[in-house]
Amino acid sequence: MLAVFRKPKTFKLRALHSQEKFGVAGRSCQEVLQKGCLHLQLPVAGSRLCLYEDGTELTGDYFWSVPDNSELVVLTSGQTWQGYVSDLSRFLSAFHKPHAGLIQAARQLLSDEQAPLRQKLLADLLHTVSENIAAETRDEDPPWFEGLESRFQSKSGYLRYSCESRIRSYLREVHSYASVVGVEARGEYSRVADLMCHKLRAAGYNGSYFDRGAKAGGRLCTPEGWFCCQGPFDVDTCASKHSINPYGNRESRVLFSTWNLDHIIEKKRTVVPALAEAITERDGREVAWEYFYGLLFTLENLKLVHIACHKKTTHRLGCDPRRIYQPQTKPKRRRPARKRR
DNA sequence: CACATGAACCTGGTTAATAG
DNA sequence: CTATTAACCAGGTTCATGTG
Repeated sequence: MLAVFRKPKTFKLRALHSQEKFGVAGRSCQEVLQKGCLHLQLPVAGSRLCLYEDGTELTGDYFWSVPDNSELVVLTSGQTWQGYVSDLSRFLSAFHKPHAGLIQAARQLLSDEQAPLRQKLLADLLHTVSENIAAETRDEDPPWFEGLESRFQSKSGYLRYSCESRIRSYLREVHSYASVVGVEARGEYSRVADLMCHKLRAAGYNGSYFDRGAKAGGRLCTPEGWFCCQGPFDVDTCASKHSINPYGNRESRVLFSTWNLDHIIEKKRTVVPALAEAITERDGREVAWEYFYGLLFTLENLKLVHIACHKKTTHRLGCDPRRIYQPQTKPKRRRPARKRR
């Protein structure tokens, strides 16, 4: 059907970055563009129309297939629009270097906001903006330390301590399992536990995992203190892209304590019993305790995960049977050969 | 101060008892 | 017989307190 016989199509137009909309009807792209430019006092030459929604350009054949009352943006030559993406990136750029006025405005908006979604977005935003990530000492950021003992004077120091503390509790669990090991093997079990204790102590209880000041290989975060969820134990990545910076503010610090170091091969259900069994059944062989050490206390078997990515179901994973004992060397020699892969 | 310890807490899965 | 419920256990963490 010829365009002239059709009912005109209606649109809502606006200029780039303008909130003001006005209605325009027309039977062709050209017509709508001309009316729009007239209204906005823009040159028709070089200008075009695109959908506000996703930025696709409105061309002749596309004209009739878009729904009535679609929102359009008028672009002059050189201007671009990618739809919501453009809105978002403009929004984000405002926070590149947030200034007081912007924060004040957000507070104002939040104070009389009723809709829960908008309330949450604004609150999250203010929360994010309130972070003082760069500050490190108690003097620089007293609120961060609220509720912590006075002996903690630096953020890195405290987080290092909290990591050490978590890992020490793993060690304690290993020690206390001695009581369920058969009496014949108990002595050897405790000896192995002590070996682990020594090694762990030398490693500073792996407190560096949470310490942003630690050197690159030793920490789980960026030098700024950002931690990313490593995803459920049986998945390679975190689909939700969870991340947190406990160095930012007090709330983040508290929230970070709900993140877990999850043993991929479970400590209590699997690793510790396997260690006990290996010792009980050693039958002259030497238990490769460092393998178990790796499983219990190091990133070899630990994932840092957001609580939502912490699956508490049984993992159904076992230790590698080939790595439980030191490789057999010539039976005569006492000294074990270096571990092979 | 560094570390050990145990209680308390949270969440979620498993299982056994109980109600319908 | 199935559906709930409750108890228990495992995954974790923090906190207060004690000890060398």
